[in-house]
Parts: sequence; structure tokens; C-alpha cells
Amino acid sequence: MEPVSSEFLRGTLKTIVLKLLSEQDKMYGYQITQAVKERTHGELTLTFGALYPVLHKLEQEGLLINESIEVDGRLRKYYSLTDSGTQMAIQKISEFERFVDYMQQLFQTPQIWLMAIDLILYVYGKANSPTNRPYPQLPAPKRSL
Amino acid sequence: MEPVSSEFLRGTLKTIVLKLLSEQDKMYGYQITQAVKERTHGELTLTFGALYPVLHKLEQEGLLINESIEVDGRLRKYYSLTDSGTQMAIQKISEFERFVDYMQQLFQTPQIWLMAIDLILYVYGKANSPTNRPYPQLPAPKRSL
DNA sequence: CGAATATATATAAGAAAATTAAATATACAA
DNA sequence: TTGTATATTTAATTTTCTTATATATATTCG
Repeated sequence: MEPVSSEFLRGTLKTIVLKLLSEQDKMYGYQITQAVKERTHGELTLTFGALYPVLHKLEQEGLLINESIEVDGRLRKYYSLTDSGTQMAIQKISEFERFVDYMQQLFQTPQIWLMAIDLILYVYGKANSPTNRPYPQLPAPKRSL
Repeated sequence: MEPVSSEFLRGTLKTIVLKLLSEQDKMYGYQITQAVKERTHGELTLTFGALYPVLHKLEQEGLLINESIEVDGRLRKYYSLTDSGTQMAIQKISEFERFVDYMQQLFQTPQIWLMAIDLILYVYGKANSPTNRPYPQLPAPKRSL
């Protein structure tokens, strides 16, 4: 089975972080990477080099606050959402859902319409054959993310 | 209603182009932008500055070929998939579908199960509080885009 | 007729966001 | 002690846009 290419992850880290922290009161960086890896069976992995600058940036933007807690003799930095962070989380999650919905619309062509159009063109001699297109699938039902 | 942020489009242009050309034998650049805009009611727009370099790159990679056709007194560049382009289209679409599945998996927590488990542990005095818990693993639901 | 707009393509500078690389430090296991 | 796990940091490089600019033909409008 092909691995999921990481190219689609681009632009989603902010949303992923906001979402996870909207579900769980506070998390530390390493824990976030683990949560993502575990919940996707290792198919999506966040790199530290990307995650920590995102956390720092979100903090700078006032969306996160952090507190350092000593655990087992070393400091661990927990992040949690601010009020505006919580609002932003809701917004970003909504946007991503809609993005997926629109990608779905883009990726699916109403098959019946296409076949009907091709058939009409074929009958009227305007197309060489009605089989010059792949057969996309019917629209999937609305799905909540 | 908030517009869909374009940040999620990052990394998807290649897949969008391959998908559209897998449905339709040949298209020109401007037509691709129009198709995306129309089929998503203007919510997703591809910029020319991004699209054309992607088309050129895909051609360079041997995934697309182009032919110039004169239409209304000017040249129009139609792109179509090569054989390896067709294979790549199938692969990329499959990857995107799986990406969405895993994002769904990541974004949805079986809250009822978690709350029930935490509550039981809490009642039996095995947990300090019903928060801060790792998440159980669920199989990703199969779904076609 | 000329200006504005639509259609269609091209390309480069700059910005954003990742990838890749490297580093540090404590805890734990062999 | 070495190797691995846990946890954080940061910078160089790469990728992929965004933004800007340009060209050209066709069509519409004043």
C-alpha cells in the first residue's frame, strides 16, 4: 500500500494543533506528534522542525499560551488555547470541512449528466464515441468531518 | 459566511490538475481555472501564477503532453495526460482520499466512549479526573471521494 | 475609434510553510 | 558507557504558493 504523501499536510498544521487543543485542555509538543501518529496509525506524522515553529507562531499570535511544568526532573511545555484560539479553532475546522466538501464536488462529476450529454452528442453525430471519458462516481452524500 | 482559506489548497494543485485531466481528455489552463471555480461556486480558485508553472512542471515530469490549437485566431494550449500521468492521477487521488480519511480520524474523537470510560474509572476511584487521556485507535472508515 | 473587459499564456520576485539537518538535555535500558 | 526514548529548539534549504507584471487577441461599450 502506498504511503500517504505528506504534500497534502501542507497548510494544515495550524488547524491540526488548534483542533487537538480544542479537544484536550493542554498538550505538549511531543504529545501532539504522538497523538497524530497514533490516531492515524502512523500514516500522518508531524515533524518537530515544523511543529514547534507553528506552536511558537500560534503563541505569538495570541492563540496559545504555554506553561512549563516539571515532570520527572525536566521541564515540559504545555500549550493551551486562549479564548481567541478557541474561536480560531472553530473557524479553521469549519473551513477545512468545507474545503474537503468542495474538493469532493470538484472531484466528482455527475455521471448521469455526462453520459446523457455524450449520448446525445453521439446520436447527433457530434462525438466520435461516447467512451472518451472515464466514468466518475456519483456524488457522495454530505459528510461531517 | 467565512471564505474557505486557500492555505488548504497548498499541495493539492498537482492532484487537482491530474484529476480533471483524467476526467476530460484535454483541457487548457484557463479552462482548468474556470472548471475549478465553477464546480466549487467560486470557493476554490486556482491562480494563474501557480497553475501554469504546475502545468509546465507536470509536462517536464512526463505526466502531461500539450498541443497548441488555433482557436479564433490565437493559439490555445491543450494539455492531456500521458500513460504515466494517468497512473499518477489514480495514485494521487487515492492518496488524497486516504489523507481525508485520516484527517477525519484525527478530528473525530469518540467522545461518548471516552467519557464513559473516564466516568467509570472516576467512579471507581481509579482516575484523578476525567481529562488528559490518550486516544484509542479506530480503523479509518472507508470512503470514496 | 479607443478604452475597458474577457480570454489565454507566461514568468519572476517575494512570502510562507514545510523539509532536512543539527543540536541540547534528561531519563532509562542494556 | 552506549544506545534509545523523551522533549525542545533552531537554522539552512527546499517547495509551492502569492503577488506582481507582462503580452496578445477578441469582444463589448461609450
